[in-house]
Amino acid sequence: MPGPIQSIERAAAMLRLLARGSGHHGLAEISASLGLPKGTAHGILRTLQRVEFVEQDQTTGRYRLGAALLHLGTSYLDANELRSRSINWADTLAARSGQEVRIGMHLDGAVLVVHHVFRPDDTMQTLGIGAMLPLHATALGKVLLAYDADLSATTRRRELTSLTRRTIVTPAALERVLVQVRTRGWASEAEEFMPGEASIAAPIRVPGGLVVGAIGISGAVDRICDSASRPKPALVEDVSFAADAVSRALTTGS
Amino acid sequence: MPGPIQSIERAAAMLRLLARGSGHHGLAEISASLGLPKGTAHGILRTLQRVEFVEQDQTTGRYRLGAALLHLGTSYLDANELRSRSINWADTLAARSGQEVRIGMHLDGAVLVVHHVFRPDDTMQTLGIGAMLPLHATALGKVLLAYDADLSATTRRRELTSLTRRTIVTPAALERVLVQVRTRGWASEAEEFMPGEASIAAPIRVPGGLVVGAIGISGAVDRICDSASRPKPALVEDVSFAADAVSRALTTGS
DNA sequence: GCTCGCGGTCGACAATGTCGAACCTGATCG
DNA sequence: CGATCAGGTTCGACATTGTCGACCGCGAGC
Repeated sequence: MPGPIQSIERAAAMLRLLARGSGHHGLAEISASLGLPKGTAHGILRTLQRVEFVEQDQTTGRYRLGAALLHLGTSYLDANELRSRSINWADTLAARSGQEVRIGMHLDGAVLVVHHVFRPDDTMQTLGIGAMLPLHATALGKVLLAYDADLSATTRRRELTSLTRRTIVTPAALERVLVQVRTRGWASEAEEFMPGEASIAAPIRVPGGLVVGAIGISGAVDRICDSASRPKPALVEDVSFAADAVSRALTTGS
Repeated sequence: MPGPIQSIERAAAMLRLLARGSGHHGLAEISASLGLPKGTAHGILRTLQRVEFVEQDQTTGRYRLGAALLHLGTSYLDANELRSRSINWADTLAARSGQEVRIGMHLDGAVLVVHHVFRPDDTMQTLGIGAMLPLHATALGKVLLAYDADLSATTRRRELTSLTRRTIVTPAALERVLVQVRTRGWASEAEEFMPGEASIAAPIRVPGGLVVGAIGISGAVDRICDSASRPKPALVEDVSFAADAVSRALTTGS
């Protein structure tokens, strides 16, 4: 593959860098992180600023992401077929299960949340769309890992960061779980991501069988799991049903 | 200003182009729109694809925005001070007024919605964050225009697109309204953007007086306006109060 | 089966972005 | 109060880098 454009890749790397830490970053920090001379980094930043992908704090001189990205991000959502076709089923699942619903897909070694429905009775809403969740500690992530051999391999090669006492941290244990996910057709997790929280998820497939995303519910452990701390079969059924419904919705239509 | 990086500007233009029409665009269409040779456009697109800013439909070969942009967009929101400092006051305003609340700022000749609170009693509403609204037909936009001379001048020079029978379409009429906004300190609009809908907005300022955004409510005409089809004074008061509160919140703190 | 339109490829050319040293400004500190 | 430092910014020579347009291969439609 000839000629990936250097400056654009560098610009993208900068935006990614600025997205991490969600704070303000200085030029020196940026140029050091990417191993670029200050002058070069400055030129790229100034260009990104011109197109409003980046803003600069007038007083401190530090850089942060720009407003144009917000619009691009939501434009992506509008065009995203997985999301648009799954919204109705996500609502249905939320109503049926009484739990919060998320739809995720793989992005860059994590789960990108492309849709989020709050728990029906809950008002306090932290909007989760656009958030990135760990692959190895969420039900959504396990589903994505289970059906993507490459992704699974690279993930196990990397450090499995421990988020709670229950997080799976050894590659072997993760692989064992993924085998189970594949045979069952769904994944679950209890307090591996956040204490007191559990989740269940199932794969969304395009015609041909390729898994392109996952849909799942999450909530307090005692809502998701039965007394033996295993996922309640009725909820598993709901999630699987919704996943199949979305997959079918992706099959039909343009 | 020396050396805005050509390829990055072109890449940004492509992303903007893809964001419009929220559909799939072909290579030929893109290269024609930007006046670039196909080969060049292709190189840029392939690079954007590598960094997941762009995706390509496997079957049709057409291009669309990529998932990475969603994450960047929400990261922008996290870092946005205007938004984070105004969330609480937006909730308060929604509760007080009983109406839907939006916070907007200027982006690229339009109003970018950076925060959105649904009407308290209403559940089914479409999420408006990241949306772009016209400057001349919304209360939020009028506020931004009123306090930005440059923006106001360029906007009046462009076509004022008519959205309803009531939309202001002549530069002179718009200027008259903006003068009024400046003297009153708030703006309103009734059925100029959408039939049956009205809105009220007031400016958010940073220390020094510069207007950086606007906060406003919107809803059915009969909720916003009194029988003389003028904005209800109580609501105007609520909005102004909230705007001042947010401005103060921006002053204090880091 | 020919042609058109589409996305994709290739290689020569020089315009383009890169680089590093030097500059400026404001804050910090002896 | 001057020196020093750390930040962002500017500049110009160099050659790397992206650009360009002609050329493929393929599928759809006449």
